[in-house]
Amino acid sequence: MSRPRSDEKRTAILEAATRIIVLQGLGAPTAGIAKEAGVANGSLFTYFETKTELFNHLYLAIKSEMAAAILNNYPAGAESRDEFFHVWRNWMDWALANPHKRKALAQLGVSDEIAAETRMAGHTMMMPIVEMLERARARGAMQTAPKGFVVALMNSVAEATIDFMAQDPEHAQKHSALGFDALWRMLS
Amino acid sequence: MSRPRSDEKRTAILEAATRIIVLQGLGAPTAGIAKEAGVANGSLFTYFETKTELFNHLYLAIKSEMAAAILNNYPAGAESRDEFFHVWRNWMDWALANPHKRKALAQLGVSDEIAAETRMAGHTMMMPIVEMLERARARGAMQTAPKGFVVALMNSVAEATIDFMAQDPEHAQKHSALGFDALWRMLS
Amino acid sequence: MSRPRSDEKRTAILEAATRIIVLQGLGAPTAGIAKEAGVANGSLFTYFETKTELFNHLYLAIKSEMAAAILNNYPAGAESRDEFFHVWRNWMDWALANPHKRKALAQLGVSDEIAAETRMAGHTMMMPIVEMLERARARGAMQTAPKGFVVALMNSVAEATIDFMAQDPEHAQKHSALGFDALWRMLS
Amino acid sequence: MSRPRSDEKRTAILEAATRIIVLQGLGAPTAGIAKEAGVANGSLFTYFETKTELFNHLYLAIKSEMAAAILNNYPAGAESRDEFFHVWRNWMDWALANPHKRKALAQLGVSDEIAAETRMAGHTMMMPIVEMLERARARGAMQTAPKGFVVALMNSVAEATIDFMAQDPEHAQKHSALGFDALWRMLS
DNA sequence: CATGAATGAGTGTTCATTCAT
DNA sequence: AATGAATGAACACTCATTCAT
Repeated sequence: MSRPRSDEKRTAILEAATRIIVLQGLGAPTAGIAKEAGVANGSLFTYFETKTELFNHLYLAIKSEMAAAILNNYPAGAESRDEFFHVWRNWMDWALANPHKRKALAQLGVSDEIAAETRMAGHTMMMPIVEMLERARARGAMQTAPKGFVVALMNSVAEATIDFMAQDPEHAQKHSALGFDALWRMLS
Repeated sequence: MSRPRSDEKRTAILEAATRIIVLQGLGAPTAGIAKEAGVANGSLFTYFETKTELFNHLYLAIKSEMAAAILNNYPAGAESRDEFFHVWRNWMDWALANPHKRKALAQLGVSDEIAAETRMAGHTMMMPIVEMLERARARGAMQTAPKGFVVALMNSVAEATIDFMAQDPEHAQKHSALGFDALWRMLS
Repeated sequence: MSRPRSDEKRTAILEAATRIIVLQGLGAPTAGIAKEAGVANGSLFTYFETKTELFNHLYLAIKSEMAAAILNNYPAGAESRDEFFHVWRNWMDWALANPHKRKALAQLGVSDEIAAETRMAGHTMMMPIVEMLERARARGAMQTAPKGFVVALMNSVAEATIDFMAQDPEHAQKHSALGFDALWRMLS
Repeated sequence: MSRPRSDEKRTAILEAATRIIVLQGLGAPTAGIAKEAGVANGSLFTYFETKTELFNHLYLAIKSEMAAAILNNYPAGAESRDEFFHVWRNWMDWALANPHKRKALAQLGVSDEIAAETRMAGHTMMMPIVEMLERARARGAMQTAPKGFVVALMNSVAEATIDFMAQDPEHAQKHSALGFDALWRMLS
């Protein structure tokens, strides 16, 4: 009956927000995001009721895309280390291929605009990875450590590795392997 | 640049800024910081020309306090692992004793208000620690890795450990040991 | 101007506007009026070109309904006072039975959105009442006063009376009589 | 120590608001009011926290000025009718001399921005007048009517009279007398 | 130097109206 | 004709910074 709400436009807004956040931070005017997305100022608010809601949706969208990429072609049943390395490689690949999304996600993750529930939902998407990590550390030195602590360590090693790969892309593979080995040593 | 009279007021502003940033983020109004510091709104700008300058000074102030704390009573000449653990313990102690400063520092570190030079100066203060790290990894698995990478890993493991200690203070010592061991395993 | 199809919808919009104006004032969004009327946002504008036009139509619609109610069963030829009291009673009855319409009319009457012509048309509908008033004051103390002045006094006494009846409905009849007597004394 | 808040500016804003409200209604932008007052956009908000607060203050300011004017040189102890007429004349004089204030007050009085407490405070200022009215009607036909009703009638007759005086200023005195006589007849 | 009022650019959001479907 | 998405001007209010006192 009427012009249907366009998924294209919604996506355009999310992508524009990603780009703008990288360039200008979370304080960037919504007007700028709308312009970058090629829609009118007010249209942004037919797709997302507030700026905060837009940010929460963007956070989840990127996080779930990332989780899906990480879990792509997951080799269930392989040896623990190989299984883990497959995931690690997917992780690094996605991060390198999507530097904007990664940067935006980092900014969003640090912001207090992101609701607790949104973060929770994001964690849920990473669950399979966390379970894999659980199996990997089951017999090593960290078997008694709290789960959350191991997850935090994995995340921070991954982030550090990615940072370094991104700023020295020529030796990306080498850094990836170094990071993974370091993590594996930590868990062993 | 002539120094304004009262060092007390300068300090009060920096401390107020720390508290306010923790509560309200970097977007907090300067008026609020001034009020918390017990000075007038406009006085803030006789001590720091702009909000950005205030933030850069605060970043450096906290960072150097932290570095000094970490290096306190540095046992030059001790065994590598003990030497390192002393530093690690100082690091964790300072972080637990100064949660506000740590949180503010985290926010500042992520912000794009902090100039490259400020970050560099911050790194400089950490130099002795980095050198110690260099000695520690000299014969281990990471001996060929670029220096910056190892530093990044150390930082991120430390941060993850602190996060976990802070949210579960009862087992702080245990987490500290776990974190240190994990890091040491990484370097070995 | 071709009449849009459905008189029902037109009426629904006018009635919705009445209710919404009472609740939210003239600043109420057209979207809200449309929703209350059960039509789409944009449909409102096929029935009334602008919000202002809607308001002008609503003003006239209520005013003419009121005038018709007041003149209902007009007892032509009766004694002056009885004739007048019949009108007065109709007036009060309508106002009490239609508090929303009265409130909306009050708001509209005060607004500068209502065009001079609309007001004039409204006055025209009250003409028979005014003529009756003219006969009633023909021999009293107000016989030399300008017509408009007497009309204004009648209106304001009526409004005051209605206000009071509405906020104290138990003694409505008493207030009605008091108001009428007061008005009659004024005219005598 | 610092530039003191200026009563002149506060007054300028209130007067500007009066003028702008008459011309453009209550929907007028605060920016316009500030400009008319010769102050910056934001300065308006150092004197009045919100637009609504400005309107409430303006309402009270005008109302109390009006009450003071009405009670000016109040001839305590005079004959009831003379006493009342003195008040009535003051009322009419003030209204004619301050048409803008009267119009603005009318708009404000009708608006739902004006808080109940503000209205109450306004009524308080009119108290002495109401008491005088009470004495005036003590032995007349309206002696049994509720106080509020009589007050409402007085107000509405006064308003109607003023309206008519304003739109036909040449015969202002005549209308004033007619209105007063009508009111007096009502009370007798 | 201290104070806090003054400034005015900047921002998220609303909403009457238009228009594609 | 009906729908509701699209548009963009408008607006109250904030806030870093300046400046009169």
